[in-house]
Amino acid sequence: MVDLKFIRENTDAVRKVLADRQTDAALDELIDLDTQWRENLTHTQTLQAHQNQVSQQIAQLKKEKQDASETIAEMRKLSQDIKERTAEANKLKSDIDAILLTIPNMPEESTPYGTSEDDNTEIKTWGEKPSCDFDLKPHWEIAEQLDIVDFQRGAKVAGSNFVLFKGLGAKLERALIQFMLDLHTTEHGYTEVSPPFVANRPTMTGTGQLPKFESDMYRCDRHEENPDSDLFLIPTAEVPVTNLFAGEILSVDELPIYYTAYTPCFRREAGAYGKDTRGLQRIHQFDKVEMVKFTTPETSYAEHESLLKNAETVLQALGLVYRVVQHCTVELSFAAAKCYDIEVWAPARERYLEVSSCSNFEAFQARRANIRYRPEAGAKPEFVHTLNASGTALPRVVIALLETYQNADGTVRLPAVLQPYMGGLKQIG
RNA sequence: GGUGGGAUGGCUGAGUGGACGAAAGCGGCGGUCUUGAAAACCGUUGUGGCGCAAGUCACCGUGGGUUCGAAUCCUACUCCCACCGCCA
Repeated sequence: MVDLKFIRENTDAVRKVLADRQTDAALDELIDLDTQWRENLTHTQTLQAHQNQVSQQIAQLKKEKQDASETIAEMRKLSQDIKERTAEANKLKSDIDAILLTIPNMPEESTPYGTSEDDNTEIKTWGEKPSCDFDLKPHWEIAEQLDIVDFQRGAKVAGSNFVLFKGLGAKLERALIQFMLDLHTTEHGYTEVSPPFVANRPTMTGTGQLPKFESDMYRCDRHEENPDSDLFLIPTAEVPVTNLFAGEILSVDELPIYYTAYTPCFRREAGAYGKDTRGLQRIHQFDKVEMVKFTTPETSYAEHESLLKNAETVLQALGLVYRVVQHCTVELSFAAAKCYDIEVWAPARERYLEVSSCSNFEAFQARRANIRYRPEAGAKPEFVHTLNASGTALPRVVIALLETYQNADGTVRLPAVLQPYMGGLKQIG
């Protein structure tokens, strides 16, 4: 979340950000509540100071075996008054916090202004789009012909847009996961973690999925016998991994921390039906290898660049064509200050598909999850900066692989880096 | 699922109604000594809010409650540990 003090002192700037992001939050109400809260607080605390003083006097009187009943009777009324005012202050503060949680992050200054994805800035392209002397088939046809994905039966057991990987398709998923994790742990200095695939409400709030995007999440473990249970299937490993240090104060020499994790990701994709959903493009459960960094504020933007490179390396090793775009204001996700997308080229349908979102959240998530570090011994703790990037999401990489490396006879070549993970296999089919 | 024991500052751990934001030890930082280091000794060392400031308030797992006053008493919950049962 954004620092309340910052909002108080830069209200107009925040208002502009809300407009640029085409989002709404109860900013005026927030400012109003904040004023009320501070007035109430100051007054209440003056009363409390008095109460504390008199309590000392009562203790003194009792020690001297004197009668304090008169003073105590007076204090009874004050005590009640304080209780009511404190309750009011707490209510105001929790209303303030509720609004604060709905205010998106402030974009970093290089973020271009824009009103649609067309306003994203193309930063670079890599590789050459393949030319071909036969008609390219879309990935779902290739996959069904090779019998490596079963769309029908996936939908049968879980619903539409759930898929079944089968045979070499399932093995390809496993190979990609292994390849990506090995790359990040051995070449890029990440520590592999395997977190829970479900997360509780504070965890989901820490990274920014809640409270605004609850309808996009799968909720589990909630039924009549267990009404208070509050677990969600994770939409990305970012959620459990970033929250690993929630509430902790890290030492500066632990930073930066690099973690990588494979997890499945679960997304309702509410409202996305009918839009780019064919085949593997938008499915409710998909595999992803994620990278998460915890850094000092001074280094986070340099770390953001190297994080992007780490993700790019995956696609380069696989020989896939891609481009990098920087999100414009309206495309920037709720929690991000700056974000690059990596989009892989799917040649059959001639379009780019997002396979990685590479974001610097600055202190936005750290403030929500209370993740701090001590810049030096004895110094005050400060919020860390958190960053993450997919490294990468699998199904769309599979799309690109199938469409890029397809042969005229329907078989699909495997890039050299994957062959060891596929038992030496050079092609599928 | 059952029974019992816990949760206190960076860590260990004392504290069962007022002198406690909290003993002691470890660790950290500064110093004395030393060519330097270690040891020893001395000092220092939690977090957050409001306030221009002086200052003040809150925080001993979390939420309620009792009381003039709660780390301490009551209550509900969460998590951790141990043992039993069940189970991949």
